[in-house]
Amino acid sequence: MDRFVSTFTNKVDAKGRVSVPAPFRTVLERDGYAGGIYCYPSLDAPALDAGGERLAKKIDGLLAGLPDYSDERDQLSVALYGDVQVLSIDGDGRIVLPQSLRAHADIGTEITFVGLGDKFQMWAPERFEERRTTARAKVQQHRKLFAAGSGHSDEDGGGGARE
Amino acid sequence: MDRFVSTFTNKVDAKGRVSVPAPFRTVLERDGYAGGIYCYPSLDAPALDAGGERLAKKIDGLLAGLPDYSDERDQLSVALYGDVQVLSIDGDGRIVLPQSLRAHADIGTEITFVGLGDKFQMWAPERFEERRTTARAKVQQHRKLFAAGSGHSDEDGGGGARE
DNA sequence: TAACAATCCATTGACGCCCATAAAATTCCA
DNA sequence: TGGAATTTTATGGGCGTCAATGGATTGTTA
Repeated sequence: MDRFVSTFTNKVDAKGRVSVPAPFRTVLERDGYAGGIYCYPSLDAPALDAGGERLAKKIDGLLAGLPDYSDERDQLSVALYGDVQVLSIDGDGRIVLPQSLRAHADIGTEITFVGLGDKFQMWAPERFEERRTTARAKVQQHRKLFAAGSGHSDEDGGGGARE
Repeated sequence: MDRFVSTFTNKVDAKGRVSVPAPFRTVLERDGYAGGIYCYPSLDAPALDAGGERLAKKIDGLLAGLPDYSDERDQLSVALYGDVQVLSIDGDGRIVLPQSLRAHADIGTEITFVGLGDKFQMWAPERFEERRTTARAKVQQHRKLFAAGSGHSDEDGGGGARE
């Protein structure tokens, strides 16, 4: 298992700490965990994107093609590196989300962790529910395209959540 | 973690001192910190560029490509080296920005440090907010281009929908 | 000796680290 | 197979350390 899957909802305590779901921590360790997870506001959703080294390398890759000292590169770097926060995971598997990130995702006392394969997202549970609803509708629309191959079609998205 | 990431905003005290964010100092040390950081006005922004040895080597690399005694090299040398200042970091992790540099970036009582990977920039917080906005817009524009390369596209933003 | 710069010291607030508890899941054994 | 024992997780709280910041002190130079 080397990908982030499933959704989990955990509580934010008085000090702003949240437990990263254990399965996600496992993935992070295999991913070459180097002192922290990379986290940044999602560009087009009230959510946070996060991941380990693999995600960091991906960001590097995006910039790799651009020439040094170009205005172009500097600008993209601001958004790609400047918006990133490195969150350290404490001994109990918890992180603390800075105020700025929490604001972007409208996060209060609970956080929903959503596995997306290479990375995962963090949502305010209410926001995620809205999104999940519309996402399902989209899946329905496109189902024919997927349908052909595997007889196994468990797409309900509720999978594995311990709730 | 061996690159500059995140943004931090610190205060400039009455004597012009600013704390370099601790994570940046860590990167500088790994980078082969030799008594000071290299700092110069950004070529195309009201900001300051700064970094350690790696940055210095990169500048060297740019010039290495050009023929000696060429006009082009001379001009570029002046542009790249001419305005460089070596700023020493005191025992408490602080630097003092010379007036000339501060003027270029319009820096007052607060400075925003922005990690750009190999180097970092220093901005007046207000100016930086503008830049950040446009930078995000630029990333939006380029997202489709990025998505092409790696099979698993980043930033789907589609909430729970897994591909 | 005045002005400036570099070093040192002190305070405060945030963060990392440790421990305790409770619930859930897993293992083990009859 | 059922249930008890053990291990993992999630969550809450206390405490020490470090970073950021402000101020004092020493040293240097004109």
